Amino acid sequence: MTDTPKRHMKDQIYDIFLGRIQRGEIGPDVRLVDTAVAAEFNVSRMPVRDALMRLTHEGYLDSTTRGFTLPNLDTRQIREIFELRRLLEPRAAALATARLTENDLTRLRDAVARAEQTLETGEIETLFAASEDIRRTWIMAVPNKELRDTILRYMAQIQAVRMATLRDAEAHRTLVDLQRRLLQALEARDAAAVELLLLRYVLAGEDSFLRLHPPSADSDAS
Amino acid sequence: MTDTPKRHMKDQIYDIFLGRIQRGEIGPDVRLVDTAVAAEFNVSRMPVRDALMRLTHEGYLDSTTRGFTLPNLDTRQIREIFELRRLLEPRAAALATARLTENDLTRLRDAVARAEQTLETGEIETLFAASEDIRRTWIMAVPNKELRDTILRYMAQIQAVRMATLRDAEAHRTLVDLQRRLLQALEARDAAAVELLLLRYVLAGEDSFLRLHPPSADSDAS
DNA sequence: AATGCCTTAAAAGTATGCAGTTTAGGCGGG
DNA sequence: CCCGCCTAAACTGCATACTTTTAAGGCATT
Repeated sequence: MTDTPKRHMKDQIYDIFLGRIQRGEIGPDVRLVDTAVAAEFNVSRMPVRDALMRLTHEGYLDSTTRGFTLPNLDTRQIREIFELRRLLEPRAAALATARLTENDLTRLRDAVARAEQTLETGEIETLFAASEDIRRTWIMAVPNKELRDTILRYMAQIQAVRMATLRDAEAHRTLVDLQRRLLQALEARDAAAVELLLLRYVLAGEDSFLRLHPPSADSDAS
Repeated sequence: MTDTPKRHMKDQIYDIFLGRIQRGEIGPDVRLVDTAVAAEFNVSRMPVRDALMRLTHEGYLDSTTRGFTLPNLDTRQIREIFELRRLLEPRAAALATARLTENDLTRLRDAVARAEQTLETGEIETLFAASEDIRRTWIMAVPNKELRDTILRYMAQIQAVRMATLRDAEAHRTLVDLQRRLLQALEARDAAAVELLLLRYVLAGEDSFLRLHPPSADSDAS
């Protein structure tokens, strides 16, 4: 456990915690403290600090004076990020359409199947995982690295939105349906349809989020 | 000079160098070394390292084994960023249209006037400064903070593009013309026109860049 | 019993030193 | 004269120690 066989510790630690955050393994009330993490990895505070501060600057963590925690996204931020998603993701998915390997498609079929099953079982955790899987698969196929990185940057926000919306039965059905149709469009390599469906997907998420968190009156001030 | 009256040194140093970079004061062959910078500010290497590494992770600097330098953007990256700009900036400018203060408009009029004069004087430096001024003014008026920050993140890259394109006489004329029309649309608070003009502006920059740096054959591989 | 000050301890920021790594440039051999 | 090796310097990564900041809780005062 002490030695992961790669390059610099700070990068390893960065990767490890980025993964934990993106997989939702970090609990909203966990307080990451550099000394504690340093002990876990048998290194000094410095590489841990580097990693956690990097994650902080990238928006994955908040740096309080009492440790690092998940950022408490206020609804204003979440709504602003929806705007970004509307602008970027349809085009990104369209660009990815031609790049998906057969392997990717298999993974997508599997994930969509799992998502569909949750319509009956109601297992939200499984739905989370499947949605995450679908998302990661097409994003990783986006050929434009700058675009891909920009989208990945607000991955954490997506988690928060999922938490807030997927428990809603109606949203659940809508999103799974869109996932199925997205898969079909991707299989058909129909980039135009993919672009439209991604837009619908983002809009559906936004709608359902706004239904649950109606914008307060003052909230569109800068 | 030793004490700038704010909070943590690392943040001060970050701000200072971000400013220097964004104002183009860093020269492409300058090598920033933490020990040297630390000496300049009479602090230890650590806050300097924090600041420079942060700038590196944000894409403003490259961390070589021989100090930090400006990133050598390859044309692939620049072309990828044009895609982002096409997606984000038209909408962002449209959102900013309603938010511009009279003060902002005055600044824009002034900057556009300066840019127009360069058509006769040919002073490229002045054109750079004016373009930068125009750009910063509308971007700062974008109400969506997430969108604004995303755009600001590739500000450094814009510098590189300007360097590569604005010396071209034809691009020069085209862009100044678009700046003038953009100003008119902003004064008229015509968000739709602004959106379209921004798209044209980005496309014009992209065209002129691609004319000077034609994409190599293998270049759209991931 | 409520309120505000003060102490204290936790955690981040900073300093310094050492070790590992990469590169430039000299030096010797071809 | 050129090429490759080898060494010294330059620079970063990591460790340890010290300092500063601030949240939290106790204590005193009203």
